[in-house]
Amino acid sequence: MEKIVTIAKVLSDINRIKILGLLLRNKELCVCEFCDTLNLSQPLVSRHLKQIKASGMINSKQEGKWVVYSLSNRQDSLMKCCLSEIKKSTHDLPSLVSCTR
Amino acid sequence: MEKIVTIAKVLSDINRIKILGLLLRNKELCVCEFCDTLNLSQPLVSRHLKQIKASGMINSKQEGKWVVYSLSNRQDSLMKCCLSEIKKSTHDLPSLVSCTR
DNA sequence: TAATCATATAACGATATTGTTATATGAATT
DNA sequence: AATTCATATAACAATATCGTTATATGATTA
Repeated sequence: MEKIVTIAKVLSDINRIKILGLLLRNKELCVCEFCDTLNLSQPLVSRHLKQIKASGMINSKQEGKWVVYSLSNRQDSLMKCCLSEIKKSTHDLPSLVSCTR
Repeated sequence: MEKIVTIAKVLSDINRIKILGLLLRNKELCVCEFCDTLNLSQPLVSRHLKQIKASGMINSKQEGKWVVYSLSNRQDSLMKCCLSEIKKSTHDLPSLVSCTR
């Protein structure tokens, strides 16, 4: 049951949902792309990403100056279901503001 | 996206998960049965039930002195998925302490 | 190596949530 | 009608979370 709580806590914030929604549309994104696209401050995005990552839903890798985030590839059934639900609403998201990466 | 946040907030507390788990095992339960089975105070259970009900996941009806709660019958895909996930863990729950209803 | 760029962390106030204790409400029972 | 039983609400302290501002880290560039 704790696993459900963990996933639910991640999904209980609209900005984290938006971040996951962006990752469903664009496989790989760096921090500044989340900031610019969603109009959120950099420290806020960094913390949200850290929280999502702690749940195992996303990965990150260093790429030069940038840190690139992507959805985790090992997804259990609950995560799959939640992501497919988020996917239904990705049209609500602003179009990507990409960086010079 | 707000709907996902609403459901996620309900599922972000372990006691609410347990309440939903009990309702998956036993179709109808009154407040005192949640209290006695889960060892939670009556006001706490009342408030959790109110929060869950506000999300549309459960119903309630008066039955004499008791208020009986049950899972909502119109369940969307996200709710179905979450409930089936909770169902997987119902074996963790204590066995029902039923009242004299 | 100094400056710059991208990201992470720390510290803070504001707000939300949890669990408790005390009390109110409302139905059944005596 | 008074009491009892089941539930709901109010008020409170403790804790958690969100978003901000300031600063630190770490990689690249000049």
